[in-house]
Amino acid sequence: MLNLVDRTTTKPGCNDCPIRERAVCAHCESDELARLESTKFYRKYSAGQTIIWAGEPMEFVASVITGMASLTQQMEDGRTQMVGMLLPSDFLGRPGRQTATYTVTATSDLHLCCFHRKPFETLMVQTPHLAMRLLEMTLDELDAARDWLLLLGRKTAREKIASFLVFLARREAALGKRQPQGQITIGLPLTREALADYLGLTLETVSRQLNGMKREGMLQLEGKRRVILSDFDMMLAESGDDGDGGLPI
Amino acid sequence: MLNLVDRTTTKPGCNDCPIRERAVCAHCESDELARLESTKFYRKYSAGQTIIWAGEPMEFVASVITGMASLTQQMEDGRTQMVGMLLPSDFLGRPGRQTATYTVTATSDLHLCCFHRKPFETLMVQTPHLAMRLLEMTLDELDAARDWLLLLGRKTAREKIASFLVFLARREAALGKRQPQGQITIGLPLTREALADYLGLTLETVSRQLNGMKREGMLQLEGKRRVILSDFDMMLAESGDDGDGGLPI
DNA sequence: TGGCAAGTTTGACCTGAGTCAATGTTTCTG
DNA sequence: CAGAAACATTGACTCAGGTCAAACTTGCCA
Repeated sequence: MLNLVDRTTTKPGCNDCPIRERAVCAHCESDELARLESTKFYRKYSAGQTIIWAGEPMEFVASVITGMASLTQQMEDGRTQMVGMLLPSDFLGRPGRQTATYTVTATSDLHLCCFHRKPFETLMVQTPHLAMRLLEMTLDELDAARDWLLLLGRKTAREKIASFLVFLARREAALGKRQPQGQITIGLPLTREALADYLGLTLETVSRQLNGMKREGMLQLEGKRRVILSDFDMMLAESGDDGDGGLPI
Repeated sequence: MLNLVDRTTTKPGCNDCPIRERAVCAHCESDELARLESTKFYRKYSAGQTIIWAGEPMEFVASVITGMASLTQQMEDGRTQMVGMLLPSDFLGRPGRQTATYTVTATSDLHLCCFHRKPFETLMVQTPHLAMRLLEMTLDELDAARDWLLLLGRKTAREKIASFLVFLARREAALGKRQPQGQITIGLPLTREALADYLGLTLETVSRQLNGMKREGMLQLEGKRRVILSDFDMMLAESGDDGDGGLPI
C-alpha cells in the first residue's frame, strides 16, 4: 500500500537485498531510510503462509520486494473480504499502531524488507519529508480503496473481473515491464478463492467468468497463474471504467 | 473524513462561527489553525446542492460544522456509489491536489468552515504536528473504508442496513449525544436513494428492509428522517459485526 | 512414478436482491 | 389551500450470482 519513495526516482541497486535482481526495494532507495540501515532485516514467506493475524502485535514495518500479500477481514461465520493487496514496492504496517488490524497473508512466495517499528517511527517524527511522503501515499491508498468501493458496490461479476485484470496489467506496466503491442501477459499471484475474496464473489463465479471470457476470445489462460489479454482496450471497455484512471498502457 | 483536532480536546466556543450552538467546529479549535484566521470563511449549502463536481478545481479545504455531505463516484451509465460520508467535524479536501476526485453533495442542509487551500498547505509544511495529525486521520479514514469494503463485498441487505444504523448511533454517541438506556434515536440525514448509494443497494431494497425491521419491532420510523432503535445490541447482532469496533454505546 | 491433496472447472438448482410499475405520502410553492 | 413535485412504499416478476455437488487437473513429495 504505502510506497516509501517516488517510483520516478528509482535507483539501480540494493546490494544486500537477498534478491539482487528484484524489481524495486523501496526502503533501500530512500536517503532518509539509509539511516535505519543497521536495523534492517529480511523475511521470506511461502505462498499461503500467514504473516500476521488480526489483533496480534506488529513489531515491524516492511516493504514488499517480490511476491504478493493480502490484507483480509473475516466475519464470524467465515465470510472473508480482502481489503488490501500488497504488490512489489508496497508498504506494510501502520506507524503508531502496535497491533495489526487485518490478517496479512502471502498469496504467493514473498520477500519482505523490514525495519523495527520503533526506530522507524522515531525517524518519521524527525524527518517531516518522510511523514509528508507517507501522508501522500496513504491518500493514494484511500483513493484506491474508494475505487474498490465502486467495484464492490455497483459492478457486475464480469466487470469486476475485467477491472481487476486491467488493474494488474497497469500495475505491471507501471513497474516497467514493457509488453508487445496488443497482447498483454499478466501474472496472477492468486488462487481463484483469493481472487473471489478480493472481488466479493464466490470462487465458482470467478472461474465461470474467466472461462467465459476465454471462450469469447478475450483472453487465454496459461496454466493457473497466467492470463494473456487479447485486447487491453476491449478489456478496459468491459470493466465499466471510463479509462482515465491510468494510461492506455 | 479528516478531523483536524482530537475529539478529546474539544473546547467550548468558536465565536464567529455562524452557528454558535454548533456541535464542533474543528478548525477553530486547533491552535495551529488560528494562524489562518484571516483566510477563514464560511459557506452554507442546502440539501441536495452539489458543492463540487468530480474533476472541478478545488480551491479550499473545509470542516463540516453541521449537516451532512457525501462523496460519490459515478459510472457512465449512471450507477452511483457513495465513497465517503462527511459528518460534523469531518474534513473535506485533499492537500496537494488541485482538482476534486469525487463529486461532493450536501445530503442535508450544511455549514462548512473553509480555508483557502494554498495557505493551508503552506501551514502544513511548516507545522509537522499538523501533517502528522492529518496522516493519523487519513489512516483512520482508510480503516473505515476497509470496513466498508467488507460491508459491500460480503454483507446481506439486512446486515448492511443494520451496520449503517449501528455506525450512525455510535457516531452520535461519540459526538456526545447521550441517549436514554435501551432506545436510541438516530437522525437520518439521507434520502432512501442516498442510503442505497451508500450501501450498494437499490432504494426499493432499502425501503423494504427498513419496513421489514419495523414490522419485526426492531425499530420505529418517525417521519422519513428519524429512526428509533428498540434495542442497540439486537441491531448490532443483526449487523454481522463482532462488536469490538466501538463501545456498546 | 504414482497417489493424494489442493486447486479448478462444470452442472443443476435456488434465492436474494434487482427491475418495472403502480400507488401512497409528504412537503413545497404559488 | 390546492396542485405538483419529490420522496417513499408495495407488489409482481426476473435473473445474476450463490449453493451444493461432482468430476477433472496439476503438481508435489514419498
